[in-house]
Amino acid sequence: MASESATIEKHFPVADYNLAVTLASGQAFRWSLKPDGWWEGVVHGRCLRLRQTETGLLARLVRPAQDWLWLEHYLQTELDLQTVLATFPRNDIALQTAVASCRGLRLLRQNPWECLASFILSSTKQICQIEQCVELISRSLGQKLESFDPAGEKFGFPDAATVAAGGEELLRACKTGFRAKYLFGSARMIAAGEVDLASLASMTLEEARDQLTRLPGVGPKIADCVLLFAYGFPRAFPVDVWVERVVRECYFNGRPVKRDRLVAFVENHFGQRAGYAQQYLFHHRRMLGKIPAAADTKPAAKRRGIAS
DNA sequence: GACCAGGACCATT
DNA sequence: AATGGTCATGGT
Repeated sequence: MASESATIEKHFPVADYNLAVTLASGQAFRWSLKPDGWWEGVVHGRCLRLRQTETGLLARLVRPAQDWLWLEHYLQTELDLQTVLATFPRNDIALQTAVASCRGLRLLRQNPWECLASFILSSTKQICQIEQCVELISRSLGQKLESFDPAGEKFGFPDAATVAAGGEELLRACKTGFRAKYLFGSARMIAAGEVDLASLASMTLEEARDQLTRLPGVGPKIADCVLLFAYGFPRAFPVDVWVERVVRECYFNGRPVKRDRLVAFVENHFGQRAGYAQQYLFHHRRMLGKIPAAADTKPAAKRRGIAS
């Protein structure tokens, strides 16, 4: 740290990194694209701007910093994406199509508590609503940060003890609905040390899953989101409605599949980086769902008529 | 206005 | 063990 001088910007040289797709693929909920082309967000209690360059990513802070390792870790810029893609089954047309269509999509490495809290709020909500809840909770309980634009106030996400102290009603006022009691209960357990989030990093996937699912409002899906997006367990495989849909369509001939059977299949099929494969399938399928499939009016209403 | 959204939980079978 | 209903809230 001696020779490095503090700078307000830092460039991260990295290939195969699509910043826009990564920040908008439903894994993190505090990023927004500004009209000037910068992405603005909050990471580890700091306001941050990011933008794509020809050779990597450019980051800018409000104040100069010497240490940028925290951001390198968050962005996972040291990861060689090609080695990840090389683990995918090569003859899987559905997956390869998703990879080709979402080139440069990456997995971030987020703060465990913020990630957990965000996904406790995620159940049967759309991504834009999750973003709204996270923002409201940050404004209500979080610390005010130094921001780029004095007009645009930014707040850090409150820690578990602060959320617990804030109470369930405050969370409900943040439009969290029936999830308020879950987030409150989980915050209390974590603040009381009944579940130690830091200790999960050195556990096996199954052990860490068992710990997270002790928390109220945390089932297998949300647990795997946290294990994948915050801890980087490479085989964590969250199954939401979109993933269930794409796996059923592409690997089970469109027929309904029970969750246990689906999980057994993907663990065998996608290999050591199943979680990465999941993110490509999820984002690609979700993008298809948005677009009404280019003049798909009446005939051929079903792109795959396998239901019967 | 119906239907759906990065689910989990609890009460019935 | 395996379904079915329920829980808020906003977008399409």
